[in-house]
Amino acid sequence: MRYWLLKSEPDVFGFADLKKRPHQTEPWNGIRNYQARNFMRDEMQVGDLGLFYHSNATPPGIAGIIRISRAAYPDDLQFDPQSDYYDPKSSPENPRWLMVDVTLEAEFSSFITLEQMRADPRLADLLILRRGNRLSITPVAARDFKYLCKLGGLKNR
DNA sequence: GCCAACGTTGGC
DNA sequence: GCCAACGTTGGC
Repeated sequence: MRYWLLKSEPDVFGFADLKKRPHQTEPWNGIRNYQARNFMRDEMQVGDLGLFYHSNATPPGIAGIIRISRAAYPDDLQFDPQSDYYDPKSSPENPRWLMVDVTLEAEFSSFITLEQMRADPRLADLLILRRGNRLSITPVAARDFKYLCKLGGLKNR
């Protein structure tokens, strides 16, 4: 079992939107970066847990945790010419982009801000805090995940 | 809106 | 396969 951090812009799709979805489940689509795609394809498994990070937000930070509920499969937006995520070089026979399904696992009672994380020396290894990191899906060490859950107000994670 | 830091593209 | 130009990300 692995742990991840997944970024989303709450103006587009935030934790509050996930709460309202049927079965609190949603395809994590629109990933158009090879490294992030490869994480989904090669390393993500059903049951893995992820931190739901709000980027381009006020404030940016982590709202809660999600569970990977379906393994990687083709992102349908890549075939839709009307979509911002359309990729004319991809085809259903040979899809280039993948998505996973995520399901709400728990909401943090205390939102963890980016500022709070930057100020915490225990989180020095968190990839999201490294200079220039823009990857929308990053692996998280188990101890960091558990520590963040504690900061977020969840017990026994 | 700025801009640093990346990733991608495409000519050669 | 190099690398300049361009596009994107995302905090501030």
